[in-house]
Amino acid sequence: MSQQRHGSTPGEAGGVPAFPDLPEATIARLPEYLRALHHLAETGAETVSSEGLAAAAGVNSAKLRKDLSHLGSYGTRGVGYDVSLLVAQIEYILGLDENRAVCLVGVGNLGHALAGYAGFASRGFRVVALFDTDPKKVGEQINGLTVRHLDDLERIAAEESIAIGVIATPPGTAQTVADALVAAGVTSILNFAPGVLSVPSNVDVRKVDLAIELQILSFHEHRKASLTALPGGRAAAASPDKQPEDQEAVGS
Amino acid sequence: MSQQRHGSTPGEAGGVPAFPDLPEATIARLPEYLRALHHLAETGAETVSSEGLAAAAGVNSAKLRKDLSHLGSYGTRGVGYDVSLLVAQIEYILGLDENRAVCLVGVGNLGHALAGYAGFASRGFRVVALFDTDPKKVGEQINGLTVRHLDDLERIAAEESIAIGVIATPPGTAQTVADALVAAGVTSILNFAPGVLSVPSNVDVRKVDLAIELQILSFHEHRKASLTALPGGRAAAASPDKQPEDQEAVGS
DNA sequence: CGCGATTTGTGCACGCCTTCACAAGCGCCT
DNA sequence: AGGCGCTTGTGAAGGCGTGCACAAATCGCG
Ligand SMILES: NC(=O)c1ccc[n+]([C@@H]2O[C@H](COP(=O)([O-])OP(=O)(O)OC[C@H]3O[C@@H](n4cnc5c(N)ncnc54)[C@H](O)[C@@H]3O)[C@@H](O)[C@H]2O)c1
Ligand SMILES: NC(=O)c1ccc[n+]([C@@H]2O[C@H](COP(=O)([O-])OP(=O)(O)OC[C@H]3O[C@@H](n4cnc5c(N)ncnc54)[C@H](O)[C@@H]3O)[C@@H](O)[C@H]2O)c1
Repeated sequence: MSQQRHGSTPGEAGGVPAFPDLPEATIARLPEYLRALHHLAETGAETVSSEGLAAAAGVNSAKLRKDLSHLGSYGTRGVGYDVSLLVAQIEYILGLDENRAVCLVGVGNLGHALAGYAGFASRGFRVVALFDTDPKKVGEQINGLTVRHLDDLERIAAEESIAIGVIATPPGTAQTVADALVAAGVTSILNFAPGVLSVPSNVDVRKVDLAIELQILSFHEHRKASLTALPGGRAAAASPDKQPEDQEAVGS
Repeated sequence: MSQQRHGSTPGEAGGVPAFPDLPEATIARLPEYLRALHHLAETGAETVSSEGLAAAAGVNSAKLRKDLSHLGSYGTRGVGYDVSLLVAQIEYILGLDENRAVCLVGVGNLGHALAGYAGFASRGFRVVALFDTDPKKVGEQINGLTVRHLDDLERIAAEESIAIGVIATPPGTAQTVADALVAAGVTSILNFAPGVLSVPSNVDVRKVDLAIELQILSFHEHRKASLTALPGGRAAAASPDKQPEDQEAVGS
């Protein structure tokens, strides 16, 4: 059942008992819960019901309760969840209390925007290095960081204990960059370049492909159009919602 | 909402009357297949086996065959799939042959990068309008397009038959922008601002949240770290592989 | 001190998705 | 013409995730 016996809050690393074996689908939703909780905290709320939090996160309340129960959650029946406690719990599970160092490779159009993005810092990450291979880019100052040459990756990654790398280079060089990241000891990669990366099984890759998102939307447009052309005036019904998420990663 | 009526698909002989009812999971993978196919076509390949295409797209070959079978695919046993035919089929299904018009709202850091992204055009979309509310931004020329004020959205959306909108504004204004898009007749939204959007049930929303991706990676880092702290050198085993993918969308 | 209102945690059933395994179909070679 | 090897398409099984419905737990109040 519930092992609430775990009176210790996050912050301690030595004797982490058994790491909870969360379903991937749950993991993908935790960040959304966290964002909603932070928002609630700002409004002064001290507790939230599963119903309230679910609404704020755009999910079903039963699903939310099950998700939270998986991480041996602290909730009080008849009352709800303690906001700040839950925030701490989720941040601990996600490892955000480590304020992980992130590096960004490819300071072009997109990389520039990412380098200046405040959402990194506010959500538990530190961008500690920028890399590029273009001599015109190397040396440039962006948002307080100097663009380094990719050749320095290995050294700097070690110095700064970088575990996460973001790839924002053209598709053709993405695999090369990924190899370099892996060689430098990076074990998590977020890839913005279209295409499939091949990495060792202990490295996790997540991919963001704008065109894929648009194409999925396009499909639904196509579908909607072909339905409109049909008989029944199938219009908007009272469908609750649906705001899924997921992806998966490699592992070994 | 009135789009030209399209008769039938590019390579269809017998007639594909009803719109195929594809599983969401399949739809999410079709764009990846398409990208892989385009790549193969460039290398001169005329046919591909499910095994080959699956490898190029980073999925299981059985899954790929089932996916393609859902859209009544044309493959030849003992030979494989005809590349160009399959490209045409998937593009038709995804509605890419309509070269859909897309508008972008919020020409800031991220919006600027998106506005200049060549990947839109090359994958079946036309960015036809940019919007912002900042007087300093309105009127600016970006990549051949003039930034318009959001107030012009409704008129321009109608003129250009814009069905897809991209939101790249600060989180606080995302809902307002979404409402404006919906009012202008946009029925598909790609949202880069963190948070949950509320839209009518006939509007599809897909969300891209960088911080969520990083947090998921962070979780796996955390997990990997806690495993490393365990018993013997249980390093890499003979785990085949695993390629992710997925997300979902609203519908109705 | 007990009762009712409230909300969590979860057993269970259902449906979707993945994966295996194999028969059917196709081209080629002899 | 016939056989052989290759590849597709799919039936069936298993796993995962979702959502319902409800018992258990807790609080506030009389
Ligand atoms: N711009 C966008 O809005 C956008 C959106 C989605 C995806 N993408 C993808 O993101 C990637 C980057 O897009 P972009 O528009 O910024 O391209 P870009 O050409 O503007 O920038 C690419 C940068 O990567 C650098 N680079 C090239 N090879 C490198 C290497 N081996 N090591 C390190 N750096 C290297 C280049 O010098 C350049 O600065 C592309 O794969 C693109 O498809 C871009
Ligand atoms: N910059 C990034 O790399 C990045 C990455 C991921 C997500 N995001 C998200 O994307 C969004 C935009 O980020 P950004 O860095 O470009 O911010 P930004 O502040 O640079 O740009 C926001 C732009 O939106 C405009 N705007 C504000 N209110 C508007 C409205 N009501 N209608 C139209 N335009 C409006 C502003 O004038 C500004 O030009 C944010 O929600 C951010 O969280 C950004």
